Amino acid sequence: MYARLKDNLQRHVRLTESESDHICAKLIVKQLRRKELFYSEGQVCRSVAFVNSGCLRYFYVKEGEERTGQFFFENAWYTDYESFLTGQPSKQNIQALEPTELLLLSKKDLYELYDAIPAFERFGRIMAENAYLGSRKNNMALLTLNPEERYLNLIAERPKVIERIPLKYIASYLGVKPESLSRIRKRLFDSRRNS
Amino acid sequence: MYARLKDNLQRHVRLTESESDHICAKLIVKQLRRKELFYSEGQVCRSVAFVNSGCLRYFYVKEGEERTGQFFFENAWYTDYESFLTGQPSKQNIQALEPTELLLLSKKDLYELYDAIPAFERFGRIMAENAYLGSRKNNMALLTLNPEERYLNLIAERPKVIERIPLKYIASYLGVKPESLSRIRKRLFDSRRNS
DNA sequence: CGTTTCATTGAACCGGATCAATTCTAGTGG
DNA sequence: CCACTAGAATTGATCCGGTTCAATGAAACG
Repeated sequence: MYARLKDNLQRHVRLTESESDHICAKLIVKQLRRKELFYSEGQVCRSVAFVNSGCLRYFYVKEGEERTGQFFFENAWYTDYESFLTGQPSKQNIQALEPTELLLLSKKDLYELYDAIPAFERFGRIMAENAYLGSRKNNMALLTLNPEERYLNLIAERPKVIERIPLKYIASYLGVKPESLSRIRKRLFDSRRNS
Repeated sequence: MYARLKDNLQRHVRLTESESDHICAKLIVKQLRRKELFYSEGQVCRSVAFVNSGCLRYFYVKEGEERTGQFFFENAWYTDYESFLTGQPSKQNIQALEPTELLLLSKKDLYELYDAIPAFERFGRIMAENAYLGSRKNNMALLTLNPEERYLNLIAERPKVIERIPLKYIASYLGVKPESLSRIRKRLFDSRRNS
């Protein structure tokens, strides 16, 4: 049940068997159906989630349009840091794109574990640093690459996204319309054929 | 000398006087002239920097063009997390935009302090979380707002940037050309006059 | 199967980019 | 301290890639 998560912890910090059991004892399992929302805009995010299987995406809604912020596959951690840390209502919607199993850790339990297990606080730091790295990469891509380059970049860096995620979500993640991404694909495919 | 930094630490975690002295004992002061580079692309970032006074920006160079990633004013912490954490050469250039005084903490000292002072590791976690929040905000702005809205957003959220930073750097931060930002400004100003 | 959602394609449009010419301004040296 | 000058900001004309609106074709799910 918790093998994936324990493995994930051990990859970053050293925990004794009893410590990692202590952590797992606090987890709550949550199953999501395809397209089901984990929570939505306006709610407060009060837990961190480990994706045990399946796939999540979070998105913002602006003028009726969805803009995807990120995708999370099995073994990834997700939380809406902004809402989680500030206690403010979330601006995000978070949705399962496949049948998904989450392991949840409440804010209260998380902070108690930080106090009780210094190596787990270190894990928290490393997770935040990694989240930052990912966000920066995105940012750099949005700032320095054009849509076609961002798509090629995504193929190279995260093939899973290309394989498992419908085009329209990828488009909204790259910051273009589905029509445009479709044309970008066509251009790339046509130029491959000619060369 | 270290009053600003000590104050900055105490705002996030509780440290004894001896602990914060211990931290400050490791700091190295570095002065930068206007426009001077702290370090540039290709070098490895081996320290974290506290901006004691002045202002930094970091930027990427792509096809001869600069894209600004972020600005840092007094009381802010800066590091190139990517290079710092991975040991890989940096993709960023970091430059003082005003005469600037930095307090540097080496990677080795930082990690020793993390081991020695649990509250300081917590500080490290909180810094990484805040860095992530900032980066996410940027990301959301790039993804959901058009250039004019991003500019208005910047005025509302970070007036210091508008006041202290030349337009061309703001433009490259917002992801538009200086000419376009100039026109956006004009549009905004003209419509204020008419109303 | 059949229906709904998703992806593709076409045509017209628009906002930001580009190229180029002034104007303005801040940092420089005399 | 002021005048000078290089860099910064503004403005104009044209261009182009992505958007929009609309229609058709292809899948996926019940």
